[in-house]
Amino acid sequence: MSATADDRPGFELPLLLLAGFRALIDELHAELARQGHPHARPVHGFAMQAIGPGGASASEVGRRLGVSKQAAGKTIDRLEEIGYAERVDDPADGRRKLVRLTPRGVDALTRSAAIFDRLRSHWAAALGADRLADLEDALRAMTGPTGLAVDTVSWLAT
Amino acid sequence: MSATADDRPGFELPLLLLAGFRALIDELHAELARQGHPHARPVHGFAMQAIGPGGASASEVGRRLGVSKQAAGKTIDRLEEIGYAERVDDPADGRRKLVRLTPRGVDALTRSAAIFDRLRSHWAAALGADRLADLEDALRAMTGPTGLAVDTVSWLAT
DNA sequence: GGACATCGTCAACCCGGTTTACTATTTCGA
DNA sequence: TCGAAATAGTAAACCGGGTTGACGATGTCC
Repeated sequence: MSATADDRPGFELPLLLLAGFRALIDELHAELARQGHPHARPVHGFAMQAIGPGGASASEVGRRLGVSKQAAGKTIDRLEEIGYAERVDDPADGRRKLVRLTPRGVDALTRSAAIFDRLRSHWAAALGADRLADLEDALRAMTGPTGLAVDTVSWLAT
Repeated sequence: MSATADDRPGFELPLLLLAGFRALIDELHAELARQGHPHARPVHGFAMQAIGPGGASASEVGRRLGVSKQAAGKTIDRLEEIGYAERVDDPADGRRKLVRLTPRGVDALTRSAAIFDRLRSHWAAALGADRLADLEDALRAMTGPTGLAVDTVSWLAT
């Protein structure tokens, strides 16, 4: 009964985690498209989360996402194009431009939250609420407090 | 006791799944770098898996990864540069070039498998073997047979 | 007032993906 | 048998998101 003695190959675990993530994100965006947000992309959701309800500067967004301010600026450009964010001059600091979510951006975010809640309830119905809660607890235990960080998106590309 | 009544917000689940995936992949590549493979990247591992021990054509690799043959060709270029794969003319078909893993590529792959096994055993030690097995079973149930597919890598970029 | 830090932006580049287009080769059927 | 159709590989142009380096404009602090 060595700790490594297990009939399951280790390479499946990451694939299953990724597949679970992908399944949820795919369903989110399919439903988001149905609800009038066909242009939303995963990276946009993370960026809007980083902007937050109170707005933020491009540099702050970059820091929160763990990318350069230039990269954040490009993503914000994109968000502006599809109408989810806007830039306004910061009256208190001539260097800063405050990035704010538009009502449409807020709508996408609140819909996303509702859809995620519904998807989780589907999982709870299929697996059992306690089993799903235990799955989350286990992942939280293995990933630590960084498990809920938002700066994990861009990392795959590296 | 409605199915949607749960105190946990749904948005945490995908973040935890992604964080778990990222944690495993990060540890894999840190260990791989320590073992003499500092240039390996996640996408390369998936591509080498798609090439397989027997080799494959670029088009086959593309189909297995769910990307265009051109994209597969670029990734194979990269694998060739870092010495993990090579192209040889297929004597039986003048159009095809067989992509084969080099010994170094095979070494990276076998080391990866061993590292993944070890990482899984760490998880099993921390969580309990039965709890980890149940986590995998749950994910398998929610993702279906596609849960172990390799074609999930490039999708985030979209 | 001047040195230094920060903000936003531009430019050039990398990487991995796409589509379109093309040649070379093989396969298959009339 | 021979010509049409399918397939393999490659190139070119583009996109999106990432990087670094540089820059002017503005704030901050001594």
